[in-house]
Amino acid sequence: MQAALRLLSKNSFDSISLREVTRAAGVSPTAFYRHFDDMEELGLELVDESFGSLHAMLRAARADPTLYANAIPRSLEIVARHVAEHSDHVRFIARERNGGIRRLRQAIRRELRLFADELAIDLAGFPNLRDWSTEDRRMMAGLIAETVVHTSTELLDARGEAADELVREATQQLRLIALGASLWNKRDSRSSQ
Amino acid sequence: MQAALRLLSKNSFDSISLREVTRAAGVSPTAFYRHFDDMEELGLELVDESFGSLHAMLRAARADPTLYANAIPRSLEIVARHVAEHSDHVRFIARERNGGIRRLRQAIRRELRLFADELAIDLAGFPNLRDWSTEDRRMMAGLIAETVVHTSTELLDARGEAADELVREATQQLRLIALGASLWNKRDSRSSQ
DNA sequence: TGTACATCAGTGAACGCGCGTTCACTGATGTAC
DNA sequence: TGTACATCAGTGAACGCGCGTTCACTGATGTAC
Repeated sequence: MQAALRLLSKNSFDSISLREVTRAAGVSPTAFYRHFDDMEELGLELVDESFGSLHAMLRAARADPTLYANAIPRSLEIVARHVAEHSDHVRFIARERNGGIRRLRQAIRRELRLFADELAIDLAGFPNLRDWSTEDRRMMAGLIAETVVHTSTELLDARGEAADELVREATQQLRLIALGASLWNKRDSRSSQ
Repeated sequence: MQAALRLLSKNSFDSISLREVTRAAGVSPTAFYRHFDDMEELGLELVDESFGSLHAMLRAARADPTLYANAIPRSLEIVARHVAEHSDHVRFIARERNGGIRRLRQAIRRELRLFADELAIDLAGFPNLRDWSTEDRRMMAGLIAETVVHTSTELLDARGEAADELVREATQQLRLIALGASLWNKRDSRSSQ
């Protein structure tokens, strides 16, 4: 039944109809009410499902202790594979994050904040970030998370060489950030740019 | 007539109806066809209008040569004011950038790419970025642009202290990037993270 | 200055259609004793 | 093992409604001579 998010590859959630969903599921419109009170509830369950696949990906990635070496390109490779394998989930998150349904937007943003917070904890594992303030690590994690999410949404519409180019650019961007991090606690208090 | 994008503060473009628009404009449904072939054309004109206000803001900002000093906080201040004054435009861009209508999505992404390219040119004005490759400047401009756009979309739903906090975080993020930039051409060829 | 005509924004009635939701129902599967 | 009942997913008919689009129209404003 949930697999009716195939429809969402073409249209935003608040433009698809209950009857479209049941038609795609091969079921009568009335059967919908056996499973959900209304469309909004369907949407919230899709949020859960979408972040479920994301967290499964992250759990698998974190289980590999060798990821610390060459972390940037290897993490992006994992992300790119996730986007390819779960493009429906990624598209749904990207679209409804700024979509027209307030509760969906809130639910997605909350999950994305949790994602960034987990990343902030991971960052503490890197030697030169260990003695940063929690706030600074969160700030950096937010920047990285947003860069990864943005790259993911662009990957949805890219194929082949264009996709490789997006991953290459994101690699450079994350390296630029990492380079800044190496100076962060050594900088003087005034910033010139 | 265009002012009927007030509707878009609550719903995404592909969920509002032609009749809603004409009702909001205080005009009969048939009068719509005097101005647009269909809703998609209305959408494309809204893209033009939205980026028009963005470019007006940028033109004004660039006319001030003192912006080079303290560029980060002062630019973000200008952006925050733009978001407050043109929230409808910003919301429309943020929402439809990943929205359900392909041609709108493409039009918005093209404009955002132009925005990043202009920023890349501006970056060439900073002494330590002058001898970078064009590609590297574009990469950095993309990262900055995305950070600014993301901050803008979050600002749409934030008020008062929460908004200030978003701007503070973005300031730190842009400083982190600037710090990385100061090392970019001096780094060794292998990256450890 | 007058007259004739063109252009233009807007109108109301009408069309066929897909919508969300309700209702009383069916028939298969699970559970209690 | 049988029997009686509850639960459950799903059904088709029906409702009133808002939708996009067409049509022939109106009346105000602009333009040519």
